Amino acid sequence: MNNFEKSLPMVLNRTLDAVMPPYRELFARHDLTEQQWRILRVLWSETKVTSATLAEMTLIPSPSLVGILDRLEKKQLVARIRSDKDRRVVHVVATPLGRALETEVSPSVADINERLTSAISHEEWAAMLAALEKISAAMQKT
Amino acid sequence: MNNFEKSLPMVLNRTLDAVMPPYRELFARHDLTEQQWRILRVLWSETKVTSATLAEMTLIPSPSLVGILDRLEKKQLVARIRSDKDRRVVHVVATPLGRALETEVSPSVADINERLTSAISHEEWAAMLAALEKISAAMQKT
DNA sequence: AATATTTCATTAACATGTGAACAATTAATA
DNA sequence: TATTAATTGTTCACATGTTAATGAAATATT
Repeated sequence: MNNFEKSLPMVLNRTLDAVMPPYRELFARHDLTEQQWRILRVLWSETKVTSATLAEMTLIPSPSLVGILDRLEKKQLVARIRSDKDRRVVHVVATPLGRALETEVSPSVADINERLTSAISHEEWAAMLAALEKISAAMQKT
Repeated sequence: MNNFEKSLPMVLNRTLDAVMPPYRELFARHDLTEQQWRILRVLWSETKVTSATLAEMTLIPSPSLVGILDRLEKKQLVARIRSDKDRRVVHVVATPLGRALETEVSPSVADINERLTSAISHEEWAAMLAALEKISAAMQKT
């Protein structure tokens, strides 16, 4: 019947639609988009990342990354540094201003994460993650 | 550590990134986008749907729906019909051309769906769906 | 060394997502 | 009935996704 509504893509999108609003409202309060936060989130741990790695870690496609980094640079939150060894490569780093956001935003993000995980048991959570990763792995093999 | 990579939003997006390409390639072969297909998919079963309902069933936000319907109309795949009873309402229907696509695309879509579901057991699948819906439900209550 | 092939970031063209606001229409209320 | 509030589709402004192509630089081949 509603085979469609129960298809994996629809289920995943529906879950994202339910889950993302609280995050987005939080980010908006700090004048950040979801993607901008993802990038900062990586730079808080990594100190120095190439564009390619950043795209991979944030799941942001490189063409999108360009514009997002432009906006983050304009806001003085990150900086692009051309590599000397390989002048094709761009290293991205968080500025002090960008780093300062970590303590402001991360606790509230953790709160939302906590609210999510507490919706189901640890076992259910683990099983769900395992299933999703299993499916991802199965599709990669092409 | 990689708390970030294991957060629900990232896991869901990573799964979508792994799962969607085959669908998109299929749709592209029929000159359709994912969202255009979603709309047709609904119209194949429903015959006559308001824009609001269509947005809800396809998970496409109404501002996006406008443009997508414009393109589908331009391709003669759907038509917009103003309601007489309530002249604010727009009914969307599939044209014969739009209906003809069903038998062309649906079988291949079913193949991909099948490939996905067969990556894990029925029990794992059911548990995964239940967990996701449970999380969605928990977040709706706000 | 000279040419061809890869690689990395970026650009281009198009489609869609996100949040706020709007016009037209209808329903609700004073 | 006149006014107000709610609803429906749409528009706007901006950010991002998708796919293909491009320019510059590094590697591999001949």
